Amino acid sequence: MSIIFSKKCEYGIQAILFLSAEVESQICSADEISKKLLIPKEFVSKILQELTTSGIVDSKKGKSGGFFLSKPISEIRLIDVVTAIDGFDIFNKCVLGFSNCSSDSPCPVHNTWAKLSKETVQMLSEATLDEFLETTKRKLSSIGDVKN
Amino acid sequence: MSIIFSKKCEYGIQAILFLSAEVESQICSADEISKKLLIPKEFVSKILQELTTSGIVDSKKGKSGGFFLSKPISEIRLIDVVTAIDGFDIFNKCVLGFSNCSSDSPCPVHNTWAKLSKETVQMLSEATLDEFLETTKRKLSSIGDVKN
DNA sequence: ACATAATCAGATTTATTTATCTGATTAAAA
DNA sequence: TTTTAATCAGATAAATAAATCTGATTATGT
Repeated sequence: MSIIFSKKCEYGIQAILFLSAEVESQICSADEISKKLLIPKEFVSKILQELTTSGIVDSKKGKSGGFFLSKPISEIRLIDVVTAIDGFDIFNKCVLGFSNCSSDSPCPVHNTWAKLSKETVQMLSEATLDEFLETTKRKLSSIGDVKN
Repeated sequence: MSIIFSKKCEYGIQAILFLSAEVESQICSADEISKKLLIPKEFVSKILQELTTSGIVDSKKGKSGGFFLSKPISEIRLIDVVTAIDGFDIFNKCVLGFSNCSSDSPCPVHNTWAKLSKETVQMLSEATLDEFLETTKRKLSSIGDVKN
């Protein structure tokens, strides 16, 4: 059970972060990403193909091919990945599942959630991948550690 | 696709809110709740049975039986329902899906999300059902409206 | 006493999400 | 030129979540 994002989206974000950290090496294969992030290879491959379609990553076919970011990391934000995979609607839906929840007909937590939802979008929109770079690298290097 | 809560949990919360608004009538059948909230009858019935097990609601079998809150509405909080159905772990998991995400090994949004997650728990913990009563009643009366 | 209407337990079905497979195409390297 | 290693498209399988069904039990009201 996932909070906020689908597994697909979580994997997508992780893969994009990985690519941002490997940006000098220009290109990474799905196999490489899969091994590093412990994500099923075919799945991450599918996800990156989708992100190729939505213009966030580019790909190169054939031997020594793979995926790479289509823009400088200073121009990519996490929200781009989220929007591409899970869509933006998740941030507008009523958190208690009521239909037609709005400020005119609010559920008990409507206003509070509206604020938190907005802040979540902000969290994903404010920073670009380059601002995360150091944290990303440290995090990636600790994947698979028993304890950290 | 649900943000934060499973559909089961959303339905559970809605049902509890319904019971809080119908607290004078003492008892409501699954059929009644289902019709009002537009939730499949057998599903809401199952959920309320689970909430009976976890002590949030009580039930009465047989003709003119049904469900009712086991405590005064001034003693029930939304977080109780969430914990009973989806568990508390959802609030501790990494929002980007990294394992072992912690302040020692944070993902790029770890700290921001920790704050937002905490505030979400607060939103569900602060108020008791009686503090929501008016909003709840208004909301319930507008369910099924084409526009509101 | 009997019909009715409810919970309840457990199995089953359906839908959705997650994951895998197959084969075609592509391009680099041997 | 052939082998190799990659994307890519589309189908399939497996796992999980959501919804439904079946029958037993329980208690109310006629």
